Amino acid sequence: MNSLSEENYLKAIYKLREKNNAPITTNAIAEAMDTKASSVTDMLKKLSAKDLIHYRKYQGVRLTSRGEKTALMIIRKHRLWEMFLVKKLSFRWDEVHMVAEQLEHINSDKLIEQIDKLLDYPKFDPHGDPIPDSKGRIETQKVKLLSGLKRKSSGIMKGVDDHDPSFLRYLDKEGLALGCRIQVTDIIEYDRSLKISVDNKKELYISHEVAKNILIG
Amino acid sequence: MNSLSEENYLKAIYKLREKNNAPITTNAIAEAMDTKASSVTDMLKKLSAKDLIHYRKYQGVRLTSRGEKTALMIIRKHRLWEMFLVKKLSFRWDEVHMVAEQLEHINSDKLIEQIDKLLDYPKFDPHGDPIPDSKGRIETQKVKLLSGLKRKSSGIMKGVDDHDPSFLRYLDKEGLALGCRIQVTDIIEYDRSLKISVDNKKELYISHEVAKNILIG
DNA sequence: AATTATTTTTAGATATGTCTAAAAAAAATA
DNA sequence: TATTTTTTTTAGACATATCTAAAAATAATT
Ligand SMILES: [Mn+2]
Ligand SMILES: [Mn+2]
Ligand SMILES: [Mn+2]
Ligand SMILES: [Mn+2]
Repeated sequence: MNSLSEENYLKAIYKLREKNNAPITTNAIAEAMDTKASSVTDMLKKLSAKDLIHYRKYQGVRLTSRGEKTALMIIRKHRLWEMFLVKKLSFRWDEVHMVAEQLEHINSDKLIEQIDKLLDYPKFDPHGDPIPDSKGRIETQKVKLLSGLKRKSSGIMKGVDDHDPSFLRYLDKEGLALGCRIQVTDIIEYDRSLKISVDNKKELYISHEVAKNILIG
Repeated sequence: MNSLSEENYLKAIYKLREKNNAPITTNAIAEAMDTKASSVTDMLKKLSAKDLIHYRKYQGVRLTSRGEKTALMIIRKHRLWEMFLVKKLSFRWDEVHMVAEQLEHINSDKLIEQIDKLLDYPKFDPHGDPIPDSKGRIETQKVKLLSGLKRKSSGIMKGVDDHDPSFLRYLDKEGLALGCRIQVTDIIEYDRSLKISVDNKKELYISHEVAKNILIG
């Protein structure tokens, strides 16, 4: 078995890879994990010895297939727990991440399979992120950033890129939730802020920064 | 916050006290935790410094009210999770303990209150043990050991003292479950084994050892 | 290509939780 | 009460995971 710390490193490496598709550097991991580069180096040696990553000094790192499988199982648990908290325990989408960070390390195959079943095998979590199935397979949805849409174009809100609770609560306040139909009514050139209509009902102004973190599909 | 190890010690101390109602010795804790006396001494100093136990060298130990409250909250979480696993995720009563040992350390007030609510505030866990409420209050049921019952006397099976999976599966196989009406039909003097009737339907022979671990109320 | 700056690794320290072996205290026995 | 046995604590070691500071390797600039 892998320690909590090892699991968190694997997850961080997986997510860095997902974002950049470039070799993953010690410093990038250190920043993602909020720790020091020297600590990362120590852990990389450990993960390498366990054949969870490919690691050559100074050359960056990537997951082995064993490492990737392990990372995917942790992410599966994280996202299923988030879904469980929202669907079964009335958590809001801005409250679930912190608790899921703990629950993702619980080790029981039967537990996670039963949670999956109870939720009727959801494909996406409360933030629109895909949930790997029990084999580690992911169903990706093709999405664009709202900030990249042209005037008059529209789509369905499918996810968010920033998971910060304050961002999510802001979206709640403005009535922006997954599944909403969003149309770009106007683009203000000066600061690239947007005027949008939500579900063809209300109109709303949002900043470019906000639009950059909303996924439309 | 307390570490996982600290939480497990507090729980062990609480349970030793529950059994014996005597001062709790270093060796007793070591045996309960499957560790060495020297490790226990180290931890007792730590818990004492945190004002979770009263500890004087060589004099044994007891929980402070803070320590007891903490222990009760861990036990509350353990038993609620066991109940959740049985009632919502189709676990058998012999499978839940190991998983609950992990889940009891998840730290989220909202999570445990919502689990409690989802289960409609159960008073007893799948093994008949009382579940402390959110204030730490316990509703005890007065029970006797089945091994202590006289011939012809009867009662309802309310709990088990041994939580070993193999014991629980044995009870399943014999059709002995919480809520069954059990009547002592005969007592074999030679080995104190019992002939019992279950729900006035089937007759069954059980050893004294088994009877000692069944609670009747 | 040589120098400088940045990144990464190593060396050595600290904190937690564990262990074995030895010392100290308490309990049991003679 | 003195001696022996048992229990408990201390001393010192080890593994994990972290840190700071220094050294080494790589990358960027002149
Ligand atoms: Mn999350
Ligand atoms: Mn999520
Ligand atoms: Mn249990
Ligand atoms: Mn139980």
